[in-house]
Amino acid sequence: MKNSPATLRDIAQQLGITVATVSRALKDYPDISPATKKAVLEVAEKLRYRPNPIALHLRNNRSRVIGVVVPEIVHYFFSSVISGIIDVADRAEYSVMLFQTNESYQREVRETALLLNSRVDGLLISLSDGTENFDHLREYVELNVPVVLFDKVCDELAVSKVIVDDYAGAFQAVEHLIAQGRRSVALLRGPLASSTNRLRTAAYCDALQKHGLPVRQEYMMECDKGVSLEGGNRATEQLMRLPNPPDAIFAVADAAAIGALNTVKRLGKRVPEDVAVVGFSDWEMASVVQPPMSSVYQPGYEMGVVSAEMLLEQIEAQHNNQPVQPMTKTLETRLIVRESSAVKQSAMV
Amino acid sequence: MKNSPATLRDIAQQLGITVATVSRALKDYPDISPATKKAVLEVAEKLRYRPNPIALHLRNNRSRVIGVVVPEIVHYFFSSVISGIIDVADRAEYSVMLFQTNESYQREVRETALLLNSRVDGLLISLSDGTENFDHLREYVELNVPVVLFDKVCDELAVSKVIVDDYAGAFQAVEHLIAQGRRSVALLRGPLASSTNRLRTAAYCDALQKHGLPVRQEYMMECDKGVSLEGGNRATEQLMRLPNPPDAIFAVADAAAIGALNTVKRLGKRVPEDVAVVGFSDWEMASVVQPPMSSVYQPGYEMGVVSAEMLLEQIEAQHNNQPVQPMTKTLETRLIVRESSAVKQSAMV
DNA sequence: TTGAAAGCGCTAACAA
DNA sequence: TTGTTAGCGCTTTCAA
Repeated sequence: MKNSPATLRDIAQQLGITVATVSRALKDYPDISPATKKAVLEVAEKLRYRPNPIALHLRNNRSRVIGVVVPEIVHYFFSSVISGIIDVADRAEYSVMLFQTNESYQREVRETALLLNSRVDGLLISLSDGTENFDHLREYVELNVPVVLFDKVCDELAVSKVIVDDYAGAFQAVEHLIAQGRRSVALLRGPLASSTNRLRTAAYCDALQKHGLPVRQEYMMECDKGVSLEGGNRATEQLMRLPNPPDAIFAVADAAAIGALNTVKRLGKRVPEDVAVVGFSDWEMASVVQPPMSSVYQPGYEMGVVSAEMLLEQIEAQHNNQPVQPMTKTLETRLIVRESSAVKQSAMV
Repeated sequence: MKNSPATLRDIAQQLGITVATVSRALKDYPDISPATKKAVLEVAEKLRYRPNPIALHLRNNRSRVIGVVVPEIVHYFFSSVISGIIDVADRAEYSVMLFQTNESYQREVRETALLLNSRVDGLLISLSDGTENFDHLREYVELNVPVVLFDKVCDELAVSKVIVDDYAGAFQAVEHLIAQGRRSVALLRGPLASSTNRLRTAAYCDALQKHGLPVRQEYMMECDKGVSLEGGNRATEQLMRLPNPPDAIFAVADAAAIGALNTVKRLGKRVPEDVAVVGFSDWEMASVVQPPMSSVYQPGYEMGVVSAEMLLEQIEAQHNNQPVQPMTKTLETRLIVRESSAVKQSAMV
């Protein structure tokens, strides 16, 4: 009654030969007699032999595993990214080890350390909103373990990065609102420690200024509970209580945008006649939200694919002792306008 | 210029002692002089020593990694489950290796094999819709690697299972529609190879019969492109073209339900006055869909937590040579009614 | 064509 | 209190 998987030795013993011979037979070495080879293959089959990758890793000093760390999985954008990563890894016979930080810097540190301990061949990470110290990633750099930052990145680290064009996307979104005739556009954003929030906020300000509109502090809201449905609700409630409530809201994330939309309606205003809402989103379901919500499309799956491909290349280079130089790739965003013609006309007035 | 992580030997050499001593010093063994212990700790710190888990795994014959296989990640339900799994694993210092099958039996077989090869300590899997042969999972059973099936399960395997109460949930949903006065309720489902689809379909039929309503084949649609937005759209279009179109639709998944809802509206009918729609969903955004869509709530995160806890227990038991007996846990569903009072009244007439 | 032996990094039984 | 040794499963050099 054997309960552990068969090893080379099991095969060797059955045939009265050495493990070395078995190993060679299994790997199609030239100097091996057809007879023993056949015998080995048969016994291997019978015993359901499978090479123990752990032993292999110990020898080869690589695990064929990549680590992935995201703020949260239950999020259309990140789950799309993960999906892309897994598809690429799968094709290249890599496995993916996944962690979520829940936007906690503590967990981020702990998990990157765990992954490093696990000897992953590379790391794909999107930083948590609160992360301002990067020593946990510097350890990777020092040990020459390739790292690719995606979406939420930082300038302090000389590693590869994949981002979407946050600035251009946000700029477009705000200009779109202004073109509709909106004059007081509010902003719903997250912590400015996050690169995406910084860029989108900057674009918001620049777009307003370009069109001669004032940048008003009371219109720039940091959502307290994260840029979530609830965060959007609360921030919007505050906005609407202002003496001069805005006539448009730009949210850096879809959930907050939907919250804004619901709250505006709940407070008895018409959307989008009284208040228009635009959000960042790669969420196919955005088309389902009523009234139709325009959004800046972020290609999540594509980001996963691009990031993973970049990482695997670097791992390969690294393994061949070729130098790896960090590079940054920026994916394009696209403004998706989903407003009924009636809406547009009323806005054009 | 060292680029590989420090090993026990590196420390031992620096101090002119043996690796065994170093190992013991690092593990707080009783019989070790405070002096050497201190010295070892210092050098370890200086060299940034980290135990190589691969070597540990090789010795201990366990990897502290669990494998997770889901049909798809970009899906509110499954990403919630994964999130729960990861939180539990994290607390118990386990890592999660994640694969998605994209509902392909081929990929499921390949990935479970990969995971088995990787010597995961246990497997959590939700079967793909097309899976009808279970030999790939029998291999786990034969090797005594604990397996927990969740959501999409099968009867053929004597392993633990975690499911939601599909039957009760579906029954409630259909009864809810009937109580509203609906007399011709259609069904949108996926392939019957999947356990969830079978149970929900059975409940649909039983609920109709209980209330003396006919079970009509032309109302039972199998969505072609999966139970997706598009699948729901198409199936609903066919339904609405029937000589006697239904006055209600029950969909086994949220995406299909939303598709149904959109298509009904596109065809010029009122929702829910002319056609009511109810779907299975654990999707918080369901509240956002207009007109409000009632749904059967499926606790995804909870399912992840429960499944992972069950698996970790079995791994522990297994490791202590205690017998593990398969068990099944059923999580409750809950009907969430999100219909305006106006709607209810019109339905009550 | 095959065997013997060393080594990847670590732990544990046994000796000293 | 510390060293010696063997072994986890596998590959590979050297020898036969």
